[in-house]
Amino acid sequence: MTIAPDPAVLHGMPLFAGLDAAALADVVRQARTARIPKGAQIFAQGDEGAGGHALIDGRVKIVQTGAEGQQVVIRFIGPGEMFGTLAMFMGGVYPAGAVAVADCVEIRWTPAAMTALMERHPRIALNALGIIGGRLAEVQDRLRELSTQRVERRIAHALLRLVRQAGRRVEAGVEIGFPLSRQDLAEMTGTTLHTVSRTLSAWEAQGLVESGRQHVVIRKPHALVAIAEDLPPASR
Amino acid sequence: MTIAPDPAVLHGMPLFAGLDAAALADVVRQARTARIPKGAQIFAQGDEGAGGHALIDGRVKIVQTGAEGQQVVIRFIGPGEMFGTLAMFMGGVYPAGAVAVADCVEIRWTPAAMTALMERHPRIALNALGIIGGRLAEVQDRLRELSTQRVERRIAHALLRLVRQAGRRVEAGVEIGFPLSRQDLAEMTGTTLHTVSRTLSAWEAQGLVESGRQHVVIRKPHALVAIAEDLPPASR
DNA sequence: CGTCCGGTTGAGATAACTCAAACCCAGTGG
DNA sequence: CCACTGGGTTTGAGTTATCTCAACCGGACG
Repeated sequence: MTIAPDPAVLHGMPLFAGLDAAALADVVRQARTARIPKGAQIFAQGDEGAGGHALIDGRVKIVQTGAEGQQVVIRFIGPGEMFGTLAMFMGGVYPAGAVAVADCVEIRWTPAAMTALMERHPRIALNALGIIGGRLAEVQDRLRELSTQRVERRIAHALLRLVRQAGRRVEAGVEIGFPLSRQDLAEMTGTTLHTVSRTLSAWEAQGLVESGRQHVVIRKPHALVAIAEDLPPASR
Repeated sequence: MTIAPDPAVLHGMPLFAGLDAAALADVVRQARTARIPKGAQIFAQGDEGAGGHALIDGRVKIVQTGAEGQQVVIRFIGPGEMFGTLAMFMGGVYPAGAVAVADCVEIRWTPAAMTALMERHPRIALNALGIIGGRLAEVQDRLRELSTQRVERRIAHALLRLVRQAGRRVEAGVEIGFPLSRQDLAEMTGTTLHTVSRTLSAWEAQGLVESGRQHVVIRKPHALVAIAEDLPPASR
């Protein structure tokens, strides 16, 4: 399903930062928006003809799948973020898949339109460079975590990253603002859902978090930071 | 030590692909080349004022260091490859350090010069986007390997990657063309030098590789592929 | 009301780590 | 020229964090 986009939605998108009104109008003219129901796949790993995507509303999970079916969650995308853009520079083939974990509204461009836009407005290419660079830096950090830290710390880091990205204040603390399963957390941290479950249970017993079915609330963020930084329990 | 660069060196560099002679001359005019002795650090993680770098000759190791001193090897850079460029889009701070693992000749640009070049020749920015995108895809692959595969497979993958990047035919098989310690291999695969040593010893006993002090020769690349792909021993 | 998906928890297995000791070779300096 | 030194490597023994296998639970949803 495709509808005409509203120019206002581009506001605050890092990808289009610094563009003047005329350029933004040009960008919008090439775009189409679409609604994606929760659970639907937006594109699959290996799909060809990759264009540009940006999320207006909802939440998208980017997943890489290996030859034997093992999955890892590369990242979650929130409103205002671009996604799938990497593929345009990788021969038009998506190196990972995208699934809506909540009802979504996305705005998309065909590969030709996106390329033309970048040529007409180099600022977009520069912005994309900055965004992709930031993601590369982030993935490199995770690579180090995964290589050198134990599971508990990695889970703590993953949760803190999610809080930064999609944290919502609630009475009990800070809540992750979208459905998140143990399996998801396991695939983000390179462990199994069993270990994640045990870890969250232990934290719950300490009053550190509150969690249920696809739902996590952090009650003591500072204590989670202490675990992530591997500070002695005394200071927790 | 800084000397005037020779325009010919830019030939075949992906970063400057598709530029005409005038543009290449412009690029060269802004550049300075430098010799770096083996073992010297080119820049440290956290250094400010990041510019652009490209390697003419030698080999550079990119290393990330965590808060507690744990190191991981992000990648090795060979002749013709750019490096350190990511930092320009990350607030000018290098997110990782670079060390010469062999005597090197590099060509470098100041941040101001590099930015100006990208503005005058958008093609450079597009090329950089492609290169950084490729590296992001590669790091994401390693993230999946690290999450889901056992060390033996990861070491096999790492060696195969190095062969592709710096393999040299020799009588006994294919040799990694630069000094590579067990520690390096461990930091590339998220394990310890002990485990790497044991693994290589086992492979050596099977006639699969030949290795010594900072030196590895793969005698049966196909067998290494079989390990990397986790094929049954029967087919090795 | 039944089914199924996501979660919890226990018990046992094991890959890989840690700790420890010794070795080998390449330079280096006397 | 040779002894010495130190970095890189090897190998053993014991420990353990985490995985695997397995059974069970409870709420959500049709």
